[in-house]
Amino acid sequence: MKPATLKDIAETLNISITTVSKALKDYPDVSKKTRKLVRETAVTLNYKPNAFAVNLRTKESKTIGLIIPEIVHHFFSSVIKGIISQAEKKGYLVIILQSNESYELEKKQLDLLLNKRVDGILISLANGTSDFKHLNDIIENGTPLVMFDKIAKLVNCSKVVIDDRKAAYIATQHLIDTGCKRVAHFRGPLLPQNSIDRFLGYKKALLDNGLEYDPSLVYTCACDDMSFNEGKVNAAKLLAEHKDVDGIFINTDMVAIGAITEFNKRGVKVPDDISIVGFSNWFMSSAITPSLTTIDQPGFKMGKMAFKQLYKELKANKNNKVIHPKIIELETSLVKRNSTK
Amino acid sequence: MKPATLKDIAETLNISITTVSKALKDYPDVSKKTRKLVRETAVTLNYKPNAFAVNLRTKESKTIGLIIPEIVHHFFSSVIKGIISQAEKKGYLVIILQSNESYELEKKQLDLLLNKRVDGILISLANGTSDFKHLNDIIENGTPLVMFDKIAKLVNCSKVVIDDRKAAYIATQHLIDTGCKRVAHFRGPLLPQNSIDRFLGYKKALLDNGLEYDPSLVYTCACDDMSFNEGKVNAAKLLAEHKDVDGIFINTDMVAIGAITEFNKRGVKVPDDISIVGFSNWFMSSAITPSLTTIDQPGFKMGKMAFKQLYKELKANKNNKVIHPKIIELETSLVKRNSTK
DNA sequence: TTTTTAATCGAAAACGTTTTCGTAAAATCG
DNA sequence: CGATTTTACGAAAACGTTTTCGATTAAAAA
Repeated sequence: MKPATLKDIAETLNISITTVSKALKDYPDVSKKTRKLVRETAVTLNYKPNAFAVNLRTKESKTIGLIIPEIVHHFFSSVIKGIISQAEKKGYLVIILQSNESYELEKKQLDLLLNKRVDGILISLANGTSDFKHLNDIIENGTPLVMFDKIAKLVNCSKVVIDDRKAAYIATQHLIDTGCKRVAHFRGPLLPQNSIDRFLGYKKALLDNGLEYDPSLVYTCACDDMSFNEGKVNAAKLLAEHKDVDGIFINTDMVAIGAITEFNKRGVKVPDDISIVGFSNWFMSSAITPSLTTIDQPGFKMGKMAFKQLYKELKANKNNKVIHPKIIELETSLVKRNSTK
Repeated sequence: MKPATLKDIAETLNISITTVSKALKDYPDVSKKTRKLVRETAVTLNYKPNAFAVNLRTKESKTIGLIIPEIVHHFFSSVIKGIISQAEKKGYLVIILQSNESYELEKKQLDLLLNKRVDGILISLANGTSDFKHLNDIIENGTPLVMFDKIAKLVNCSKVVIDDRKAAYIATQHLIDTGCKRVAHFRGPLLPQNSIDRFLGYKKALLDNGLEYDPSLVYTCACDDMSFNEGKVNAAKLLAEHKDVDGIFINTDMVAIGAITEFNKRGVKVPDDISIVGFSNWFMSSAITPSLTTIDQPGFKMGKMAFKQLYKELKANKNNKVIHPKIIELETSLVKRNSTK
């Protein structure tokens, strides 16, 4: 009960393997009659081309690799969905690996993908990644690479991002516009570019509006699976340390929702006592009370665009063309809800 | 700058390809001296075995396929994480495809995976799937298949599940034990086995406790990405249609949280006026006010177990042993919080 | 010394496909 | 009708690995 091969078809029809192969690919130099015959016996024998052989011959597997820091995360799973949906349209399959925010693991996973000889790689960096040799190696190796969301500016490859600094600026500006005089920030981890940029946007908005930048108003959180709790803890801390804060720009929605929960519990009115703006527009943001004003971060679209760019580079690579890295910046928008005035 | 092959190593050392291959695999019939030599030149030439050739030769790709109804879903992404983590330990990679709850898509994705000749397949069924020919075909084809969570009882393959009926029974019993006299149920879609089982568990608990089963107390929802809203809508409907209901067992946490939100908004006290038990123990359940009593559904573990079982079958398959389908039932537990008395 | 055994190595086939190049027969043309 | 083109097909090499089965040599035993 072995799967049928070209040879099997050839033997039943008493023609050569070559002709069978050509017939199935509609080569013009095989007669319509035999083409039809071959196609028919192909279905009766339930022939499916042996992907392994095709891969070996064509040197491509129509498979790409995807490395993300964490799968169980609304934003990233949206990105994954975007990538898969687009990949499918172009006949590509996606192997997913996760780095668990670890640099070491990220290196290892990258190596796994290279060993598997995927046609291209999509990656969003781990928070712990500060050395980029493993990424530059890939580019030198010639495997197309596209980074998204958590990128490294120093690596010379295509990137799909949002303008975190600008978005954070807009978020902070909104707080100021709605009357906040003393705005705090719950920032993300120190390394990843996007949490740095969001912090910088926050800071710039303050200064541009003639407000003082006070480092003690910046609280750092890991933004991992304890995000919700970090929001509660930081909210409590803030309440104890700075009675005068009337607005917070928070790195992610989940932390923001944790903070709102804590404020609700303590009788601190949002937005009357403290206004809050989150980041990412997680679907729970519209569910919580008060609903959360936030920056919409288009995960699904980011995934789609990342694959689209990779696809271009896959084709360029195949035709031995040089790849010109491209930075694709996606639009974000401020979604005004009830956690700001 | 082509990647190095066995031939390259052989030529630099002036030995045969055969010996190189054997040396790298530590065959005893190649001297320690040459083994060392080969290994050394392998690293200097940066040799990596060509996966395509290995696949063709060994007829396996160390890759499995995974089909799930929806990636952007906390439970499923937990399962994915469990699968990937376990697969990695055994040197397997995972290709992920999603069916979007569509039977047609599910068939298509299955076909894609077969064409890719993955070593095995893990699947959780789409809600729309009621015909199982495509699944039985795979089993006949000889590709190991393991189903999890949303399974088809009629397909003769291994399954990893929870006892939905029992869990629902326990949830409903808890409502009754805490004083509820008239218990409603927000159920899931009509087709999938687990939403049927949860409904049956609910019904049985009622009858076992001498309570009347009233079909008009059962509300159906799609449990898709509008779950939260469905919870709100059904809660409002219930309030209008049945003033006397004092407890609800709800198919999923997200719907339950929507319901709680609606009740909070309307001044209906949970649990004083209405008690609620959810299902899945989504992390937001402990965040919402009041926190949600729910059934803990071990997604990560389910993923791990599903892969472990598949792995056994992959090995059995390789050794031409017969596969004995196994049903693995994972424990669930009732997590008591503040939405019940 | 001859025979046996162990230690090393290699030739070659196989996995199933794709593609180049060549050839024979049939069709077209002058 | 001969020359040329077109049509239809196939032989064979190549992709890079794994593995079987001999072959060769050196060491050990007789």
